Amino acid sequence: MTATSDIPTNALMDDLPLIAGVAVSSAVYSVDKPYDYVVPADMAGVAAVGQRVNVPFGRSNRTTNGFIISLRRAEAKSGLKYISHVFDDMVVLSGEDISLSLWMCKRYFCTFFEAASALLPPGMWSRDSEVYSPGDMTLEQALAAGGKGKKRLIIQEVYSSEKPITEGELCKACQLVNIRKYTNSLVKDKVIAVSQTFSRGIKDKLIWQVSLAMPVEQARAQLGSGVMAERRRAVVECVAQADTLPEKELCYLTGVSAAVVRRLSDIGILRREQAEVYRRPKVKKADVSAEIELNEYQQAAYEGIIAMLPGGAQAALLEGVTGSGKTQVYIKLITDVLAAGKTAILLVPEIALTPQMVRMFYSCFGDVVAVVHSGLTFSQRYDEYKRIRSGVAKVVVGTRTAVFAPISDIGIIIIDEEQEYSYKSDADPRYNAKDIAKHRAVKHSCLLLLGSATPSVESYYSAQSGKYRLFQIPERYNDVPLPQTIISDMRSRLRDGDDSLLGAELMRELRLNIERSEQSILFINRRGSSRMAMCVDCGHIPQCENCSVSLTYHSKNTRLMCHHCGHSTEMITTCPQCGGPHIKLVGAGTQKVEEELLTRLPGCRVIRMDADTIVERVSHEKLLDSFAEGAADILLGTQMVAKGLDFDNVTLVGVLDADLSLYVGDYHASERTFSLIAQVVGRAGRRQKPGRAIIQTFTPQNPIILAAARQDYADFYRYEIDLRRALQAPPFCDMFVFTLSGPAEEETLRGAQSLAATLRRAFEGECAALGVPVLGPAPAAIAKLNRRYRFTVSFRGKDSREYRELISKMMAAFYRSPYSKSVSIAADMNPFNA
DNA sequence: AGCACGCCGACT
DNA sequence: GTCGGCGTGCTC
Repeated sequence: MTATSDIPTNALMDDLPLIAGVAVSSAVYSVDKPYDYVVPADMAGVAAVGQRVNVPFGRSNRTTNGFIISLRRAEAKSGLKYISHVFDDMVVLSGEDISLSLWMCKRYFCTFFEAASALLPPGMWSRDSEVYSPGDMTLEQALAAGGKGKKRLIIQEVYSSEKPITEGELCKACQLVNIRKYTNSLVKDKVIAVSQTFSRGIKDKLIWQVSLAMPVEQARAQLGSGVMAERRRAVVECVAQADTLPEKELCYLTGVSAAVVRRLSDIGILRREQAEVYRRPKVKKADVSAEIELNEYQQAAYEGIIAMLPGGAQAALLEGVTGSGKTQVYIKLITDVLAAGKTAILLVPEIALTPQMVRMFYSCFGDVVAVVHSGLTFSQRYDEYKRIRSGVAKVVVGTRTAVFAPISDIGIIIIDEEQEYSYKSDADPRYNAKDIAKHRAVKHSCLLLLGSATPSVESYYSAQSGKYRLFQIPERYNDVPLPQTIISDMRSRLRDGDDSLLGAELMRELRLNIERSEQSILFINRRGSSRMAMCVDCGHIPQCENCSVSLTYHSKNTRLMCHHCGHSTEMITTCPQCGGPHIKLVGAGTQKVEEELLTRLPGCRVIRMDADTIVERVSHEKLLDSFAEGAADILLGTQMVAKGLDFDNVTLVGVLDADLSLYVGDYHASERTFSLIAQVVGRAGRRQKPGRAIIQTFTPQNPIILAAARQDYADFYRYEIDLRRALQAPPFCDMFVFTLSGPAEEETLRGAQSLAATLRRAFEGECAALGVPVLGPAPAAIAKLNRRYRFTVSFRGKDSREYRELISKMMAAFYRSPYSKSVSIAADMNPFNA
């Protein structure tokens, strides 16, 4: 797809119709190209490149969402359809957005519409509904023209309705689910007429602002006397004092009703005006906004990075152990960038964007900061978008979608904890915010700063090879020493048949901490934290009927649930396989650990945090607050206890199952394990008191775990980079993966085989220069998902245009093949769970 | 992906 | 003879 903006200024051509190239949402990958539409004369004023539109598409002329990506005056070829609606608001693709979307199409093998939609706030599209009205004839004529069966019913309903009838009403009235096939032909025969109503999914929020319409003396003079006049006087004085204030507030302050204000406005004393307000989440004001003081290492890093700012598009990696104060460096940098009249984007991982963090940014930057994350409502998200686009907000802090912030003049893009996998989108298009940030940094010719305690191997490799400048903060903030670490070998317990989850070392230290009234954090790997129901007699574990995974027990609703598709069933009491009555819950879930803690340390107070207890963000914050206040001895949880938290009284950290995430068979496993353990260990003893960390493992000799225990990134990197080289994994090579899925296993497999064969042929023939082994088809990591069987076909190659074009070609060819009827295909590069 | 057009079996 | 089955190919 290409975009052009080409509006001839030649006056002679003005009588030619305006033709728009539209990228539509119904286009699938293989037919994704701009479709030409005529812009109706009455829309010519608002239609612009980047605008969202509705157009009729396909034989049925279903109204489809789209973006105008080109505009020109030209002879209208016959058969062109007309744009039916232009969404006239701020949610528009800029020139940068369009070129970014085009790039994303190539990079992520998606359609333009999919790419562009990822850049915009969600929930903005709406076509209210189809509305039917009678045609230019009488009911008798209409019935004569097309009145048989279902159509007769429809004609009667449409002609008897007082006002135009909506599609939904018509369906109900005729007791039909789909009336389209009847109405389409009736519309074609002009028996009934159809039109659409459009509105935006999310509306602007407007309030009434009140101000004086005349000098205050004059206003006072017009008030007269009496009881009413006294009230009016209060209103006038209040407005005079405030200059301009919202009507609601005025009523609140003076105790009058809105009618009084409206009356004063009617007689010309006050002026009421509509003003737009931005909906923003309420944030408690932080009490601290002290001047940031950097230590010598932070200062050195800061100075080095700031010196790079004028240098155009460059990248830097800031490596600093947990607690070394990278955030302070970011804030200093952003402050400087703002002072230079530029803007900044700071990306943080999903779980790190805690309310504390949000509060801190509000107190540092006030109203020029916009915070974008998944906890916002659609309207809040939309309003933050508008605040950014209009230039009110100059610093954008947020999770991966914030990388698309419609901000101009970017001075710096910072990605904190850049190794985090939450930067990669888990929905199509599967973009990686890091790639997008790189792309935007080049376009804006600005600095990209990656920060991490445990950089990704790819980034560190780039730093080592000189592509990125490397900055290091070797010490922890305020010189807090690293915790003393004990590796606790759990193998003996396994041999002894002891199935307890807490080893002797950990128990000893926990007791010690409780005696000293110091707090502890226990971390459990999410991979192993699910509890499953198992039949003791035959070993049967209930599986999801839609997906190839075991069902997980949830105590909240006492049901067995699938974490992939949401399917749930009642907890079983007898085994569905052997009929045995002995069902046991297995798996080292946080609940099981909690039970063990309560029995083995009677009286200890535990706060448990996992996906099970955390439904809303609010409760998350509450739990952490109460832990900080000392309401519990032990904080037990998954991922979310691992990062971003900072408690003064925590002196012991335990990792219950350090190795569980090591053997998941994707090349990120070691990196993830190292990062997790290193960060958890870093939680211990951040202030005056020295900390201890206990790492329980079945593989105490594992170099990854040993390096993590010492928080020795360099050692980890040396080990891992050799492995990556040997495995031909990133950064040396990229993995391209096709995922095919379909409702029938056989058919899906055959589709995958056919794709693999085509690919092998291409590597032997016209693409011999790229020739690499094709792997698969193999069952995907989750072989069945949502009742669809999944297979992968993959190959390794260094990311390049040639490979990407080949993949595009393969996808297009697959869409043309008969398999595409029941099997769908997607492609991804370096996926996280291949 | 939808959806209409098109060419073959069981029914008023 | 018609209603409707789902194969095939297009979407400005």
